[in-house]
Amino acid sequence: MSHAITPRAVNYSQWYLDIVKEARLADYGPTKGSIVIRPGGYALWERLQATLDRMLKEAGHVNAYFPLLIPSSYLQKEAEHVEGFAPETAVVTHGGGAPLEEPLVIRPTSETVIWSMYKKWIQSYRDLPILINQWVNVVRWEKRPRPFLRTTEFLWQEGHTAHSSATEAQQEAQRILEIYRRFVEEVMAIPVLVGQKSESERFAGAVKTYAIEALMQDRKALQAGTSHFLGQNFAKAFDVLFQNEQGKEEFVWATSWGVSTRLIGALIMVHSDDRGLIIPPRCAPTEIVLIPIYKDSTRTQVLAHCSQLQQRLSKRFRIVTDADPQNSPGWKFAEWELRGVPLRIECGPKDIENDSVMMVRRDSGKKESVSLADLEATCSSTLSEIQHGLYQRALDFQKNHSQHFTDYRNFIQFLSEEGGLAYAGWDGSANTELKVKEDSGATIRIIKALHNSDIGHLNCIVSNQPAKYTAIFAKSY
RNA sequence: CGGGAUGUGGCCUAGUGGCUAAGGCGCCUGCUUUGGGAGCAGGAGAUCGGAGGUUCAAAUCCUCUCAUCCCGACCA
Repeated sequence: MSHAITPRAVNYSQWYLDIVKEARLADYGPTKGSIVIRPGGYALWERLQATLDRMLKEAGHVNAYFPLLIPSSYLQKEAEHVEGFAPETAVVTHGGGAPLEEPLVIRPTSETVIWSMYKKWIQSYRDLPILINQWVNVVRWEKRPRPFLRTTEFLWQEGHTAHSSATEAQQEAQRILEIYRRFVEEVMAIPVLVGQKSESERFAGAVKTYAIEALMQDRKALQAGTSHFLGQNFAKAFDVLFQNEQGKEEFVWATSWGVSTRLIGALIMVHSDDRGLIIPPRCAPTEIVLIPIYKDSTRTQVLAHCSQLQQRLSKRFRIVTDADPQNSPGWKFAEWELRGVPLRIECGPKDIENDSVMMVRRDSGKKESVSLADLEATCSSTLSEIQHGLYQRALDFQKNHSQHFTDYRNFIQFLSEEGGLAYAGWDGSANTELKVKEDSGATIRIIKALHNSDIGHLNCIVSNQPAKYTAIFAKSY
């Protein structure tokens, strides 16, 4: 993993879109801001979905479904929530050919419908906790959409939990954050920053917002997942009370959290190179592509041999054989590299003669002959090397583009010219945050509690007052 | 909603006042090929985003309009 990442045009802000198009994961949809996810892209999403769903279930969550259409009055009930979401909602005004008495909002997120139901479901502390998740689409009418990163309609999972104490809800929000971190780092091979959001970046209606944040190859940051401690805000808005063990009535404590198809965008932008996508083995719908190589005279023999190989390997790996006679081997090599399949096996007459196959890694392009006797073991260890190698490569990139700053001028220059993650002390005020944004275009992605050795020593990069946090600034999507 | 740019077969592009709008990719037919995006031959496909104007003559100049993209504000 020694070679540097040199995408065709890291400075060209659209480079990843070209890769998406070329790799045939998505098309632009008929409505502005919408995309059509092609089968290849959807298979990737299904794989991510299946893995994360399993992790959430292991942590005790269950799946349910709530309505797409929300009475607009519901959205109004939580003051900050409506302020945050009203400008970006799509509203249904007619039904069955007649104007509706009350317009319906297409869910931008489901706190309001879900808490209207929780009111009916919760009476006693014995009803708690409720740990519910749903996999659905939502609509947010953003001013500036970008494929995968900010589409008008997107797919996500949203978790909504109800608890009998603040502590428990707090812990839940952090437990989910840890699940997201593990999922994104271990399955998607994307290293992330973990921490809290500043007030200005907080979810509308939350008390605290936690997030995982990743660095893309163009040195912009991307919020990859959020987990919110909602306090009693929604319980108060929807009047959801429970009787505690002492028989006293109390508002319910809440969390909500989600990750979306934006993760596909993150994966593309973190791992792709000039040849196209690179999908980490653990989330690749196809881990291995088998390409038979033959002439007319050897066709039958090679295809029969490959069909045996396919059968043998499919017992342990997600593998497809591309025996399409329309395309030449060279074409197939390029095509499957574009699609990011991590491992390619080529098999022709020479290999059959030697009881071996050629194995080519997508990450390094390294090609080697592997004997049939060791095939499974080699595939398995190589896939695992690729998985870890991709993570390590992305982590190195992140480290190489992270810097600590105490001098404001250098700090602004780094953010506006070089790009990357800038660590600095922050006094916690919205004004200083705004000042940085005006001077550099960067925002606070994550704040962290001060390290013991920094307390009393670290000053705010802007105001030079004693810092309250270490903040990580970056330009972001 | 501000600032900038671009609209030419399905995709990418050439043509910046003058003959029948050119090329590449892709597509169709046939032959030949298959270890890094094959070759040859033939073929289909464009009222040059739209409307109006200037001119003997407009893809090209002017006016209006529409659409898309980029940079901001908004944001999972």
